[in-house]
Amino acid sequence: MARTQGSHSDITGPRLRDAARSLFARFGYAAVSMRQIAAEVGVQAGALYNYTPDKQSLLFDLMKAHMDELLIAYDAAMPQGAPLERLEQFVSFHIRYHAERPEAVFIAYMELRNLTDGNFAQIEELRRSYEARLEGILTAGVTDGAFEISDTRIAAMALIAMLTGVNTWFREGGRLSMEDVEALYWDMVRKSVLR
Amino acid sequence: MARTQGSHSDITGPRLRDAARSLFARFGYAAVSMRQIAAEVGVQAGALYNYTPDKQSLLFDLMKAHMDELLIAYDAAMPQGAPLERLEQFVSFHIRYHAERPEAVFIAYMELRNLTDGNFAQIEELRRSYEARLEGILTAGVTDGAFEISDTRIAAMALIAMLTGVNTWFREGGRLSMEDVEALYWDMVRKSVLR
DNA sequence: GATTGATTTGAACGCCCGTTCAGATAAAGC
DNA sequence: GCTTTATCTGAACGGGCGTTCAAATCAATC
Repeated sequence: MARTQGSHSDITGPRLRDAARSLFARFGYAAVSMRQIAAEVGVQAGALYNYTPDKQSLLFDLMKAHMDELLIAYDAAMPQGAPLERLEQFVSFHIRYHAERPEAVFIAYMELRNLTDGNFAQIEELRRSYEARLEGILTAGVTDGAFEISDTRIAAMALIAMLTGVNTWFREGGRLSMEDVEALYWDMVRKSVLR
Repeated sequence: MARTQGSHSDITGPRLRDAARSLFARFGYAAVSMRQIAAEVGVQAGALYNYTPDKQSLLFDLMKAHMDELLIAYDAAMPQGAPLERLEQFVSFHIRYHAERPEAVFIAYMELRNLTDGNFAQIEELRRSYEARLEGILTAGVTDGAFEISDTRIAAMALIAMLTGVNTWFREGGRLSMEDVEALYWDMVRKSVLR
């Protein structure tokens, strides 16, 4: 027995990424075996090595793709206008984008320590780049006198930590709608930066 | 060969917990073996089972002890006075207490999914209890008109996420002192809840 | 100094790990 | 329909896993 009916690279490749994302998010990178991933894909473990050189690359590619797509999506929806408006759009974008991909977000935050040094450096650079976009908005607001922030770098990290925290409790169909959540967080963010 | 010189329960027990805390924080529960922990303690793997029934209990005991001690420490320093003063004391306590035990905090946030269902429920209950203390301050502030918060439950989780985020970047001896950090975060928290 | 009990070793248990690869099979191209 | 190529299987590699336990050794007691 070998190649099975319907087997195809275009199918197995994405299925591998989906299975790895789902399993890594649920049980953690170290706790998930290539055999478990293969079972989820519906294939033997050896076949996975047609699509990834090793397990580490599987993790890194997921995280890299997530960060790349985050930056592309943000830059495509690049907030315009006064700093306060841009900040509101950032808050809305961040909450919404992250709530829509809880697995990728979870992995991006929890599995950093399982990256090799070089891979870690790349992901961290992308993260810094995202934080810099928020910090840019904050410094613009400070410059034009709308915001009162004594350390925009810390404020950016503090706000992102707060916003990303939504993912730990938000569930579709729960007590609050996505719009409710955005409004609640925007209220806190807005007040925290105004003079 | 068997029992070595200087071996003693009073020494090995704490050393086991210290080694497990350090290694779990650095590499993650799933990625650390009992043999690695034993090597750090300076003993063979089998000896660890005089001090813990199994690896899962080792993780749970660390997390349970951390949460218990957090609640005891907070209740001992129970904030007094007007809601705004109590909130300021909460912020100071939280940042300081968490910055002093980065390993235990890291484990408490990252290893929840490696707990068995029953153990997870216990830790989550303790966490809710801690969040409830902050929410109590917020509702008191809303009641007496000092605060303007439309959802105190969400606000409590948002603020805790923001404050705990300090641990991801704060390093002793860095650009900012502990006092600087407390002042920066208190400024943001204070403004975010005021009307 | 002999005895007792606490503590540790070292080997073993069955099982799972990431990865490789020859051989088998299905799909694609002619 | 035959050949080629992409894809997958199944077995194997060396190694590590959590846990158990008899035997050995140390510390404390008498």
